[in-house]
Amino acid sequence: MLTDRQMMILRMIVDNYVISAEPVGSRTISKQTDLGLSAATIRNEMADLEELGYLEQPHASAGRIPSQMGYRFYVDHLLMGDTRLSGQEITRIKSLFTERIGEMERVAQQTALFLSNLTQYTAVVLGPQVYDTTLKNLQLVALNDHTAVLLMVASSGQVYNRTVSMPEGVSLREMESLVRILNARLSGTPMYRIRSRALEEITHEVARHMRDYEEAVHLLDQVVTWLESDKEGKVYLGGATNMLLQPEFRDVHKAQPVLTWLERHHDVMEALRSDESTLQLQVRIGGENDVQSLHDCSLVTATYTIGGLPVGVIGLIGPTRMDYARVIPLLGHLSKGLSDLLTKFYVN
Amino acid sequence: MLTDRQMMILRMIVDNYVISAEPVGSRTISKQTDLGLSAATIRNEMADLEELGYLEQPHASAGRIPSQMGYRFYVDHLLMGDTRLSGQEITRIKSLFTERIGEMERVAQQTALFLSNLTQYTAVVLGPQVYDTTLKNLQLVALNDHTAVLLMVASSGQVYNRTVSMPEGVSLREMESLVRILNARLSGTPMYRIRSRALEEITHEVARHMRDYEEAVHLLDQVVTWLESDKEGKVYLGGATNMLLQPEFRDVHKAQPVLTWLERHHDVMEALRSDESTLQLQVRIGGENDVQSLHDCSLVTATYTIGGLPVGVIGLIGPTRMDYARVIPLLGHLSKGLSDLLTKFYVN
DNA sequence: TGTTAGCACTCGATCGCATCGAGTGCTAAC
DNA sequence: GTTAGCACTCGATGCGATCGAGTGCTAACA
Repeated sequence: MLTDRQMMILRMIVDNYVISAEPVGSRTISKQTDLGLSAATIRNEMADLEELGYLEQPHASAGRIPSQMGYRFYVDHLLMGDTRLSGQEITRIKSLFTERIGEMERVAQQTALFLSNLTQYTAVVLGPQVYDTTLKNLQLVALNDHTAVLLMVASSGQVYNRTVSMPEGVSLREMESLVRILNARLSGTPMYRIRSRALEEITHEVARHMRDYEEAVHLLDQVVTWLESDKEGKVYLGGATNMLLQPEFRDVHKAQPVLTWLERHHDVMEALRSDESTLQLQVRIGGENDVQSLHDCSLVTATYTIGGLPVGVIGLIGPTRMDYARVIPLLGHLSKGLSDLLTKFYVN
Repeated sequence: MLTDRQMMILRMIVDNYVISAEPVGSRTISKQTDLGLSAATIRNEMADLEELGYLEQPHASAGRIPSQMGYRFYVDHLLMGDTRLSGQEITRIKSLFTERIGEMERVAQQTALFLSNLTQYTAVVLGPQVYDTTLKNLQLVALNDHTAVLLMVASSGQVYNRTVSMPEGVSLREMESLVRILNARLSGTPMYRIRSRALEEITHEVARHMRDYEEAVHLLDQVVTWLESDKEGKVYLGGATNMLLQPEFRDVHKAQPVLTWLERHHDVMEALRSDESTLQLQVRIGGENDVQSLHDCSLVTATYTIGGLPVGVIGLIGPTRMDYARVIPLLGHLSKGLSDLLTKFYVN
């Protein structure tokens, strides 16, 4: 176990390194501390901390930097109740969510921008994806003789749309009655059960309204498949290029993998979804990330909820040398605000 | 005016530099040409071309690179009918647009990815924005007692949605009749005329169906404002990080402004919209770009159309040392394919 | 036993300097 | 008009000297 003094030194080293991005020397700590310890004493402690695995030395004559384990200890034990957000910042966060909700799309995007602007890191927001959502309504709007738009509204308020071209031999009227039947029979059905219910209960009824049985079944199948298909939430990025501001990514070859990974929204989603748990806040430091490209990064995520159910994730990606003391409470407040807003709207 | 030989040399220099990204020397050209000219002769011609402004010398003892003017001449006069796409590539482009259209969103995104993968540059796609589009249909789907989703389908097939919270004192039924009236009176109206027509013709009728006149007018105003509000097309990027692959952007400080600019979708849109003209293809080389951040880049854009009307833009951004000979016909084919697909769907 | 001053040592960063070589411009000859 | 020859330029590369921040170790001190 670490002594109080060691903890204090570790903490100071992290705090310093987070700001300066340069190895921290014993003299620096000695001057900042008010315990009146000399650099030599600090040096001894630092050597011990290194031996214990909390610190590293880039090269023999340099200062120390925190190891992954050092950051982990810092986050887990040295940050208790240490909120470095100014009161001003907290009110600013709150005010972000007072306005109308409008389009969820916009809320997510703005949250990402807000986060990245405030932190100089890269923000990631996973749009809400409600698992126990039900089908609310289906609409067909004809554009012309052979094309129509199929609209689907989920109970969570999400809207999905798809342009369909009418199959040969199916009239608009037939299509409309198909949709009417689906609406009557399926609204209220959980999304994941749509397919089975549709095939069990409705095939025959649909077929009755259409001349071509084969075509009817085929069409129904297509529509239903789409309805149930994975409507994976979207990924919203903010400040991806902030990555380039960080000294550790000044070299293009360091930055490239991360930025490229960020471009593959599907992978990003997968990585973040896995953190979407009842655990409100997750911190993954360096190698703790499963994703290879993030081994030099830290990922801090918070889950937001609707009516207590986790539906999405907001997060920040930066170098392992991240300002955890600011980032963690920031994400906490923000996810709280977002959850409250969404709950107010969509629960009742 | 340039002699044939000068043109040929200029052309070879551009072709070489595009590939190697290194200044081209006289010996290189001399060996590649089959006219049997010595390096010295080439050198004389190169000196002339430089004096005329078509070439530049990074420093005294280096080879030549094309100037902005050189690229311009190359694009305008040396590229006639020079299609360097393989037959395979052309069929691949065509096959990209044979499938169902599904969601326009996806088509745009995939086009961007396809373009960036094929070229190693950054692709930009401006989602379709139809100016003379009309209102097709309006739908209100209630989610619960105080929240509903308002859907709008435009004649171009685009779908816009917005979550609205019911104002105090307005019942769902009132809201529904408002939407019914709007549908009856406004469908078929050009988007830009919605506001004036609504205010002129409908206010009274709406008020008749609602208890609170003030509230009715206010609500109508809100909805109508949203309907007419600028539904600006979205921007889809592909391969933004490809920028970092280019030697000229190996230095983070060179790449950062461009990537940051690309993140501001609104600015990107503005820049590309201005190229959306009857002119099918636009090439903006280096300083020809109005945007300061693109002064070291070239932007090649092609307009795509629906039924002959320009509605969107696809483009590629790369270093001025861009492979115009490939990029230009590529964008040509792609915009053609996209136009055909969209026209087939949405015109009738 | 913990703390500290002193000191030799390490090692990256920076600078100057020599070298190398691709490529040029110029001149004179063909 | 073309070309061979040649001196010259200038970035790139490599090497060694120097500098300095920071260390580890030792010995003295409280």
